[in-house]
Amino acid sequence: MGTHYRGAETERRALDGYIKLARAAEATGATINDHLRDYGLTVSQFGVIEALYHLGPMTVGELGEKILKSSGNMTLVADNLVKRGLVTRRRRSDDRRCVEIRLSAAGEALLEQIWPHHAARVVAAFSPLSAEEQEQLAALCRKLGLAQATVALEAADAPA
Amino acid sequence: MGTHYRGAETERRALDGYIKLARAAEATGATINDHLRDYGLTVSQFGVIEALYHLGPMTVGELGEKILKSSGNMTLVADNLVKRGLVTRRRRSDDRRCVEIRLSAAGEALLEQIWPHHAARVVAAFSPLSAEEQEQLAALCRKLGLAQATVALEAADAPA
DNA sequence: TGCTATTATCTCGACATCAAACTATTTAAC
DNA sequence: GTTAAATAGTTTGATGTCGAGATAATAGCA
Repeated sequence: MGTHYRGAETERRALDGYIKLARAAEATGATINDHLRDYGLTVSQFGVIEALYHLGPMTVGELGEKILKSSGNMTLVADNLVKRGLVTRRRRSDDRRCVEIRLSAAGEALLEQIWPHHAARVVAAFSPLSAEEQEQLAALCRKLGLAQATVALEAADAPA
Repeated sequence: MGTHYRGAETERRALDGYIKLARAAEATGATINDHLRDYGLTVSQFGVIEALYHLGPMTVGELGEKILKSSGNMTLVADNLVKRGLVTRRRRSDDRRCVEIRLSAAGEALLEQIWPHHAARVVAAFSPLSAEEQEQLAALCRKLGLAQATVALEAADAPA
């Protein structure tokens, strides 16, 4: 077996892993998030109120990191949640650059209404895998996800 | 161990699997697709020309299934690729409802230019996992992704 | 044949998203 | 202490995306 074939095999394996990963994430996301429309929430909006509920008040920037969205976008997501009265904005007194987002009573009530259904959907979406397989998948994804920060891309860059 | 605890454990496992899966997909996608900007392509546009290159001409609907986008959106993606001369549109003579999208010579040349870098990025993104781990991940994702079509959600639906 | 349902695509309006420019505030350097 | 650099958010403009409705073509059936 020559190096050419080995390279092709390496490539096939990574490409196959990537497409399967992307599709699994897409498909499970569709299964899980489909019902949010019934509550008039976007996936981002839900992500925000869920993060606030489980982790407590956060600044706009921290929320952006949690749900992987740009700060500009976070401003709009927060705007829309404030309009619906689900969260409140308050500028921090100790650092007046920061704006703290906090779940309102209405937001808390809404999340408590949605959460059981949401969790049930996640469980249903993952039910095709055994408990052990779910653990394996999580471990592999964790390893892969965390490592992206340190992946070396020099060889993959287009020529300047 | 009571059923309540078992239920909580089941839920924790699924929720953890889901967040890890979503983050791994997001993070690898960022690593891999980052360079498309250099070519003035969106992820969807790249998905289209890659599908056309590797699988041959397709209708708008088929492309939408491949890259998981709505038909309305596919029309715009195709529009923009046509504008750049990377693909051509042609109505099928045997079924005049269908529009066939075909890669132009320029589109083919562009994909051939990008592809090696793209593949190298996928390989780099997956390099934190061993060959065996990559195969495991792909198998688990495949099983999970394919099963979504038949997941039962009755128990998870909100009350009407 | 003609009527109806289905299918494939496009159009349109609403909205999410990003990147870049901008403002306000805080921190660091000198 | 005053000025420069860094940081947090917001604003703006362009674009991608979806969903619902419109249009056109086909298929099924009486």
